[in-house]
Amino acid sequence: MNTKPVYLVDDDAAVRDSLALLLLSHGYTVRAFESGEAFLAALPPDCEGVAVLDVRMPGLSGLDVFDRLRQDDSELIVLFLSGHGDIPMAVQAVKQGAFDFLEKPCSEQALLEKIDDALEVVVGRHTSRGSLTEAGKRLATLSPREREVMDRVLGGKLNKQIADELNIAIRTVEVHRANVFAKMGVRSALDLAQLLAGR
Amino acid sequence: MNTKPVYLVDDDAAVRDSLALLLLSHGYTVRAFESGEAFLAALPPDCEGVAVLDVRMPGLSGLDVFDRLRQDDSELIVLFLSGHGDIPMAVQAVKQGAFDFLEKPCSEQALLEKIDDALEVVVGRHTSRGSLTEAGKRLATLSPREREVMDRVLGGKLNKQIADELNIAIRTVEVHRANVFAKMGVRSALDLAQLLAGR
DNA sequence: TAATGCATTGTGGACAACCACAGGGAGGCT
DNA sequence: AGCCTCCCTGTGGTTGTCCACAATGCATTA
Repeated sequence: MNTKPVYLVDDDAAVRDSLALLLLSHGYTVRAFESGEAFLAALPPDCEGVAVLDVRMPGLSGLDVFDRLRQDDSELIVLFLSGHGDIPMAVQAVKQGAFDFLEKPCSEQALLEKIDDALEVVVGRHTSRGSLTEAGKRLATLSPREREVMDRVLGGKLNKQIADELNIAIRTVEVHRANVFAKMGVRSALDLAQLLAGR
Repeated sequence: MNTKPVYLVDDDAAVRDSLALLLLSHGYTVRAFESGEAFLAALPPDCEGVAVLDVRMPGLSGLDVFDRLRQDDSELIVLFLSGHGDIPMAVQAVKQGAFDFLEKPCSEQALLEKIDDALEVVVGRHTSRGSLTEAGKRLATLSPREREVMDRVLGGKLNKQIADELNIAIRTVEVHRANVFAKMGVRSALDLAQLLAGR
């Protein structure tokens, strides 16, 4: 079940090690980093999981790391851990989408609970997205050209207009269009729009 | 501009009066209450505005009041003001949708800014909803028959199929369809679907 | 009663979409 | 070289959509 990793980012080796040990001993997959830079550099682009970020670190702070993740539209759930946090900081982090903001020191119990909650969100997001990721997968099977055509179809453009824009024959547009519909499992542009609208 | 009221809820008359004075002197519409109960009782059902809630009060706490408001799907923006708040409390409040969580004492400057931000959200929500209610209004101008046809058009049905279902001529369907598009201000079924999808 | 709005239907033509069949060129993989 | 995928193009015919012009029956309202 808990295949999703927990990313631990803290400059203090003692904290890192003890948390890693705690989490490993409870069956979590853990990856630890000693700086925000190292974490961001090592991060696969579309990974999912929970990031536990220390706020105060040399170089990038936990909040900075969070900003980067948000800029990249990361799917990670972010949980802050701070020894020097204050209410405005916590409020801002949560308003920007952080999952929680814990104070150090915190009980192992509390931390594990929060991480469990966070992981549930990750998997929950997945299951509830079943049909959506399905659409996403199908989107991925489209060739570049098909994507270009589909975008314009969704824009309400006529085949003729698309043909002009892309400098290809109308017939070719028709073919791409038909391929898109077939791959996406829809019958019309209308269906396609509604499929992608519930995104 | 600032037609939306600010609801002030604090058991401490001194705090209430000074905040009310501050806000009134800056042109806000203010209504003050000495308890959560009084506030909830006096509240019109679908009112909009900003509620500034003290957390620690006899009877219902600010958090309790917030819960009630959420249960009633209130449109109010809630801003907490607390002298004894801690991070977990603030985090929870924000995660549940509170607009902000300020510590007492706080500078007049800071409070005014937050209230301004909150009021902007209120009006912003309104304006951004303009086009939506706009679509709603237009929907209301459709004749019953036009509605029936539109529903089927959105279902991806062909005019011929719609004609069969409704036992009318294709031509009639075409007319209704054209009327729907004209009234809704769209050019195609695709536009219509996207207009209603953002509902 | 006259006016208005709604639903209905028809003709005919221009334009667009859909489909089956058919084929060529470029680039990658085995 | 053989195979595959992607991209490109064409013919011809059916079906669907859009539009202008034209008209009738019915119900509500002024």
